[in-house]
Amino acid sequence: MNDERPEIPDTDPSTWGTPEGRHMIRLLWDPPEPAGRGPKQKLTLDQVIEAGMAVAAADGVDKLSMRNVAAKLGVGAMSLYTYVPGRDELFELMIDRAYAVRSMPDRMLPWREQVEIHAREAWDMYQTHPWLIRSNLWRMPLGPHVMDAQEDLYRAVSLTGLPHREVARIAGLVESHVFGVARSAITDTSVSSNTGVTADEYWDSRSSFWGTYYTPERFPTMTAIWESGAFEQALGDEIEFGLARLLDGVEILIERRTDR
Amino acid sequence: MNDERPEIPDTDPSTWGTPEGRHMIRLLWDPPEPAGRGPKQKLTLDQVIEAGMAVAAADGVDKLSMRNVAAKLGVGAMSLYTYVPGRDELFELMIDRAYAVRSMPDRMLPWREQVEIHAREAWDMYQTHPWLIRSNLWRMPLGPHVMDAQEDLYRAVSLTGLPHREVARIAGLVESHVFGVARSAITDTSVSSNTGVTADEYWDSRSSFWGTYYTPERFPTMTAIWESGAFEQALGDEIEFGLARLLDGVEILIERRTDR
DNA sequence: TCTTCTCTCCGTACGTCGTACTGAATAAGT
DNA sequence: ACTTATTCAGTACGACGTACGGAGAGAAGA
Repeated sequence: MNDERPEIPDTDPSTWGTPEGRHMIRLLWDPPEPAGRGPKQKLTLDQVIEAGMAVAAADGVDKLSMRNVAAKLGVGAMSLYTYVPGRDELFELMIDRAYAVRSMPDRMLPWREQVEIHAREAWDMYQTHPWLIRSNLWRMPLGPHVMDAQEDLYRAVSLTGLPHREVARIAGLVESHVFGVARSAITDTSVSSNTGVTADEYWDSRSSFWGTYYTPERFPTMTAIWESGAFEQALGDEIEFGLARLLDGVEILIERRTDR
Repeated sequence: MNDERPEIPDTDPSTWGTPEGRHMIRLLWDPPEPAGRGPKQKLTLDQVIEAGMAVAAADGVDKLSMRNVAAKLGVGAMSLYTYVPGRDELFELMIDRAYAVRSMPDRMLPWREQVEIHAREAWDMYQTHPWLIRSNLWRMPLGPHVMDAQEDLYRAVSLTGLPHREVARIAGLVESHVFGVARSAITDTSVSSNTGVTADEYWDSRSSFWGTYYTPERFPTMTAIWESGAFEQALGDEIEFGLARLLDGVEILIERRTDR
């Protein structure tokens, strides 16, 4: 997560940026004003967002099309554009919505526990909304819930007293870890929405590999790990091991600093 | 990275799996047989893969369409299907190709150095081929170069002497870290291929956010980090800090084990 | 040599997608 | 009652992956 802030002219903030950008920011932060003139809206923005999440949950994120979402709502596809600027923007709104249910750790706890709670909270979120992983989102939306979660993670990490640069890196480290574990867990569980192929079917289809090209001589370590059953998922502690190693490393860093 | 192996009947391996799966595995592992009967091919599989990589490098992975790749080669779109089963499969071949240039660390080095070299090698690869990050690939292809790199990382990590389950987790931890840092670095550098918007343009368009909804009171830690300049990229040591913390944590684990 | 069979190349076409444009219906402000 | 802003949605355009089928090339069998 990398947040840059551009140079800004010192005028009225409500004219900064582009109209589209302003529109999107408003959608994320302000409830949509109910409109004065024309006919009443058949739906609310929330309904559209929730329908989008329902489609993504049911059929996978590749099936998240304007037509599908509209169909789920019993509306024409183009009608959605009065609620939302476009597909990508709808997706941003869905993401911020997914972050909304996250609870923040008690600020009185030691930093390490707070970070752990944050990580578990993120892990739960990825379990609940696997489409967060499937999406190749390349930038977090600037929505209130996403930003609050970010801030809270940074806050927890900075309780270490480490310099800002290292706080930022450690926060990123934690997030990458959770994301990575979630990605591999979800990959094994779910279905490729592109093709409708389950994980099992994928491995079945390529099973010729194991007989013809995979040899224990070429891949001795992977073979040993495989045969030990260590590739199988553990139950519930997926992120814990890596998180523990990672935060142990941070604690060492703190000790080294204070020794000086 | 999670590798499952399905149950396999004890017969001729060349009949395992599906025809499509076998085709793909052969494309990855064996040079394509030059075909007996019909007209000579105008291209080679390698040319197709390289054209795909060229398109992805030039215009981004979203522009990687069969039509675009074919155009780059001066061929009809459908002709590609004699070389490659489809778009997804072409992409798998491109990935294995990207891994091909990676060099393996000296096996005589201590495990930690080997893992570090592996991580830097991956980092370099992501820098060279940013489309590896942009793609929301959900499973690594079973190609020789990808598999060799995997095996070598597992091998290096198992020099720690830790149990297999932990070796697997630590390897995943390292990969997630490099992937995460690469993702955020590439996001800041490059262009959203969907929209053709650069990172700068993105921040400009949304700059109204900073004036209207972002307040230092709500986001004190992010503000402090921002003002210290810590969000700016360092030069060259992007992955080093996190990697050091992470491997410090692993070393502690090893010490604890041997103390017993 | 002539036929047959297989393989390459690729034009056409179908169903999907995001969304620009347009126009009809609607309701508030005047 | 008239004006004006807004919603809803049909149609259409240009992208996409790729199924299908046909034309032509060249090796194998007669």
